Amino acid sequence: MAELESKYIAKNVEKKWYEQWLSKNAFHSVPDERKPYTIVIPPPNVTGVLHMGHMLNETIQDVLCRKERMNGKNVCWVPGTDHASIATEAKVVNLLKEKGINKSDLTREKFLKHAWQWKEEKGGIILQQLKTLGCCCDWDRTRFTMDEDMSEAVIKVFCNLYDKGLIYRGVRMVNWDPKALTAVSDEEVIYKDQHSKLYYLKYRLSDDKDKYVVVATTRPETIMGDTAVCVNPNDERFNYLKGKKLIVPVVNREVPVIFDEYVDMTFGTGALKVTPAHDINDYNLGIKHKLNSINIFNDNGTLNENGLKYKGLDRFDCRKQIVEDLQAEGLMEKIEDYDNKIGLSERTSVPIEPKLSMQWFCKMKDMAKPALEVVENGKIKFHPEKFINTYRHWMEDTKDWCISRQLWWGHRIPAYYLPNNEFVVAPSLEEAYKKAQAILPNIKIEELKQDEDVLDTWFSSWLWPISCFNGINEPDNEEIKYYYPTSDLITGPDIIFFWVARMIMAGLEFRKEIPFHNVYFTGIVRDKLGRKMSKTLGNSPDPLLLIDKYGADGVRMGMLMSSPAGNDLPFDEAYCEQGRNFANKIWNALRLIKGWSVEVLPQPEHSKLAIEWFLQRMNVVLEQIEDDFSKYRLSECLKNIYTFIWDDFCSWFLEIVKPEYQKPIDKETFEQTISIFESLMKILQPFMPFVTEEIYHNLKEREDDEFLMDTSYPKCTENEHLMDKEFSFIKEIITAIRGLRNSKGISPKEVLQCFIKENEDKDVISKYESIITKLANVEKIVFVQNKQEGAASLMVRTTEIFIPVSQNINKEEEIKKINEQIKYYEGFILSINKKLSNEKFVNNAPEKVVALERKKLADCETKLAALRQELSSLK
RNA sequence: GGGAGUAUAGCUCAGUUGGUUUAGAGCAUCUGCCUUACAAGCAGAGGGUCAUAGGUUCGACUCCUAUUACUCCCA
Repeated sequence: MAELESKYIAKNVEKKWYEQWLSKNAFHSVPDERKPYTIVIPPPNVTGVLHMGHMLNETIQDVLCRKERMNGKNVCWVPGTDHASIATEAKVVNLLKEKGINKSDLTREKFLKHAWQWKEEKGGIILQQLKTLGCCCDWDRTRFTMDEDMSEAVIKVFCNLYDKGLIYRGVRMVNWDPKALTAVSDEEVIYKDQHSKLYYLKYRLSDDKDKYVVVATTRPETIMGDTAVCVNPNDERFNYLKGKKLIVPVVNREVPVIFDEYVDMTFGTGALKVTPAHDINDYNLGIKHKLNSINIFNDNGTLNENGLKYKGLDRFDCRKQIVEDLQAEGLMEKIEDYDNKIGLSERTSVPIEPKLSMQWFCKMKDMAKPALEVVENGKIKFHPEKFINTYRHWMEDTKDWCISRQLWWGHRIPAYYLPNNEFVVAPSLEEAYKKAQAILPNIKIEELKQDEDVLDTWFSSWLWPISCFNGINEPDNEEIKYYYPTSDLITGPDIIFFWVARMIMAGLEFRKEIPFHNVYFTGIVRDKLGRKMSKTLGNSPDPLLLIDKYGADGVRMGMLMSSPAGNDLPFDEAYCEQGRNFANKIWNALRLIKGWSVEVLPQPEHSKLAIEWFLQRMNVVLEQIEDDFSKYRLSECLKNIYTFIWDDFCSWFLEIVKPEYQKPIDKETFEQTISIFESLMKILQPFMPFVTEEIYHNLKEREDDEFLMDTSYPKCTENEHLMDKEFSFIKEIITAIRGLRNSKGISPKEVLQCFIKENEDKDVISKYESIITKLANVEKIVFVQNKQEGAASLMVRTTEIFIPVSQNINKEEEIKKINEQIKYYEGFILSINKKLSNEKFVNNAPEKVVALERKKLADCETKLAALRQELSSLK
């Protein structure tokens, strides 16, 4: 075998193994007799590039997939991308603009051609990036939400829901994005604090122009849309307004005063201007009191002809202008600073304009109920559980979902309009035509006009777990029957409503079955200062550079070490460095072993013991690992494995079995060490697939396609933990002796004598003598009855150890130390005695607990006695 | 405004139905080591009134109440 580099260089191995896995189709799944383990990837936007959030999310999925594969499951991880209507359309529009092309100059068909071209060229970047991370996706199954069969499913589902009366079309107040020129759903509006102003406007009485009512508003530019002023009927200040009319300032329009308890008497002046076309609450008031509704805005947020002389101005310019005009006319009483929250579009960050418009909606109530039930009754489990609260809160009060978007890129709504303005809904023009003929027998097919709008992107992604396996179009196909319901969904809590909730609804509605059994919510990746990582802040490291620097294994470990489920993780490159160092540590353990020459020799006692102990220890760790995985505690699990390999294996096991310099190792120990090393690589494989595969192939001659990732995960075989307990005592003894060397400045090479005062632990100590002598570098262990004069004394649990040292003992320092310890144990005994002398404790506490306290007391007294003796011998 | 969550070492977090010595780990810090696998390392050490105030209990980091601070979600 070739000489091994002294440092592990991830670059040299990661690409090689990924290509090997791909070339042998190691990630591909076909239904068979094994149990399936299915994950569908949360499809990243085609516009996206890999960011830290993806890194965390995909690492977790990969770990779970790799672990389940080794558990014997038929693992299928479906990758894919989402067409992301708004984001992609915006991207393409901008790209065209750079080329001097306006979207409005293009036909729908021409625009879509550009969009598809963009998607084919740029849309796959993110999936390629996942490969560098080591993701074991079944690439043959890569899906896109606008694939033909997926689109077909979306249209089918739309028609189905329409036929069931769960989709309707109507004029409603929607969230309008004046920049993207489309409606967005409630969930796409983000509320942000803003310092703004509260303007106090004077509305004169129509029958007495000298009197006026003051109305407070944050949006004076909407007065052109005012159709009433509203006050609370219980507000005595306004009794005199009954039956009166007011004149809207600047506009000079008479509007009625209406009375409604909706108005908060304590806010502003207690009088509210009512603009039904531009505020959801005013809209509801308008309906209740049969008010006119005057729309004053164009779609792009400028004023329309109802804006009178302000026509054409942008809404915010208009505000400035109108404030000036009001002041000039003396109709502005005052302006106050005011902090409020305004809704911004998630996509474009511009303030949302509430707008009355004709849109398509999906009724939520009937679908929400069963979707809530399956989470409440534990059929679907959330990790961590606390997200059930968030979920319930939303599901119990869910509003109808606005599903139409005024865009071209996406699934076009399958509604067809007749010349008489009626419409039919059907999956194709031909079927629509048949339906249309039932209404207008003489209609020609060319006279049907399809709705111009597309569907909300989430209206296709809510089908993702089903449509990835074509389960809508062919509900009984083998794949959907085998892979669905999927096993685990890994996603961020920020899309619990957008996506998770709706997938559950869709699963129950269209397959009468939940879409997944577990939902693992990851945290949000933040920077060291706790800020969300974002492009504008520039605080996000480039994942590919990180991988380049620390290796995919290092970065994977870095992500996981710091991310308990559901908790935000403050990302720090230092974690990746730790991951890289870990890979290097394992690599060097390999180098050590590869450097040994093997001969047939009797197996030394210390090696035999070490192997026995280590196998017991492995059982303890495996038990922990299984428990951690069952609770999705991946971070804890990896930490356990890290300690197991670094401390137990490298620092203890290898140090014990390691032959003296340039001496050979016995064959038996060597082979068992190799076998243990292999098990360790299996245990770590899901977390660090590259370095483990590389080492696995270095430990023995193997075929290139004899993959570690295809082996079985080691199983916990027995529950015998005795040696593990004994060994931790032995470790303490060795550590104490090393500590003594350290404090006395004695070289590790100097062989020491070791006397141990005989007590009930003699047998255990004798059993491990060969290990103690080797690791503590003592000649042998001599059991004695009394303290050895002139020797340094150590106390491990209740065992006293005496090590003769040539150096002078600093008496004062020793006395000081011993006194400190005596003080500690005296205090401790006091607290135990307090408990034991408390009758209630002795009577009420369980037998075991009381006995334990007695044992503690006895141990302490033994120690104290020894310490006091030590003290007197020093004086 | 309504709801949820968090508060443990300098930092990031464990601490499993209250009792295993008056709290553990990693990183960082400090001390000593280039000891032939590893300085991306080895051997050690220091560091915490478990946010504050009450309460329940024989016993509270753990359960309850209030307060404070921060985070998230919803309106």
